[in-house]
Amino acid sequence: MTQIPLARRSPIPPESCNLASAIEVVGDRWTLLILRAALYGVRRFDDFQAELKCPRTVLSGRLKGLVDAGLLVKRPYKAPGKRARPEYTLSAMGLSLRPILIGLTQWGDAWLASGESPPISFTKGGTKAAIRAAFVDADGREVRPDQIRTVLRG
Amino acid sequence: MTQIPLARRSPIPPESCNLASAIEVVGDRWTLLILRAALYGVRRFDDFQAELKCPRTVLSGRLKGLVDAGLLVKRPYKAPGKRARPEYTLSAMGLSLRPILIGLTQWGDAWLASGESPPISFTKGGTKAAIRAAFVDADGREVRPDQIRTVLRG
DNA sequence: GGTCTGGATTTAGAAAGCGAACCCATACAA
DNA sequence: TTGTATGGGTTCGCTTTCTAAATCCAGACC
Repeated sequence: MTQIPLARRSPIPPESCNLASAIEVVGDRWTLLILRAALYGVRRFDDFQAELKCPRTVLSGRLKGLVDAGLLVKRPYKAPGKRARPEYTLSAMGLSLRPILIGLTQWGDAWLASGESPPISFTKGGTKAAIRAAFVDADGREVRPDQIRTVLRG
Repeated sequence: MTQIPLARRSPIPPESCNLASAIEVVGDRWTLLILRAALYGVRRFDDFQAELKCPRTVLSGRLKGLVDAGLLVKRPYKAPGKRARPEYTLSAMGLSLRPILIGLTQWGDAWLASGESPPISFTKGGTKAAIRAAFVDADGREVRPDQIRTVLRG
């Protein structure tokens, strides 16, 4: 296992780090659980609430925050014979978190699973070939984790 | 953009979902910021504190939690002429989160950056070729996001 | 023996989380 | 037109967690 060299501080101060900024936006239990549900197709307030079993105050606050941050889009929908209501769907910004959450799912499968095989897996469309989160170069060829180098600007 | 089909509930209840379990473990602002620092090489209590500017109570609680969860290993180190103190290094379980946090970094670069070019980037060892988070099949060849299919067990 | 230093815990006030109850607008039924 | 059901919230108290500052503690060094 590659040991990370000791550092007293990170090379980028958190205030100007896009990872730290991303953590400010999505680094929250309920926020992540909302995004998980949204990626599975949940869109409506009461459906989120039934799924998450969280206080409605928290849910409405988090949904508002995600809309403000640009991850969710709030717009009315109209079921026939019903009145118009808002629904929350993922924007392109929100959808682009999918690889990360799938990666986290597979991390959980690897380290947290309780014995059984994973309840959900991912394949390439049409085939049964399993896929996994990884890094690729410009040509789409895998780069193994120990080959990754970090480069600072300037 | 591929619209996700409407669902009233997620296909896997959160209680038995490894993604939800993973969120319970790492879905916390301070926890994620600690892991970020650890991946940059920070190991010691006071260094984490200087980096994160978080209350020491919170830091010691989170470090304990991460050790209990198996992401960090606590062991003594001894600087010459100093007494032995604990340091916190990433276990294999913690290290394997690196691709996910790199992915989140790049998501932040894409969506949250304030104009400038990213302060940190990632390349394949030895070369200057940029890399990115993606999905690959068993042979290490990229699978595009729209080709990803989810498969439920059973 | 006194002091410094890294790694914490204690304490008390502020913020956030929580569950239950309530509110409100619309559709549809009586 | 009064009533009821329903989805999408807000209001209200209470409890937990967070936060900041102070304190504690053990070993190295003078």
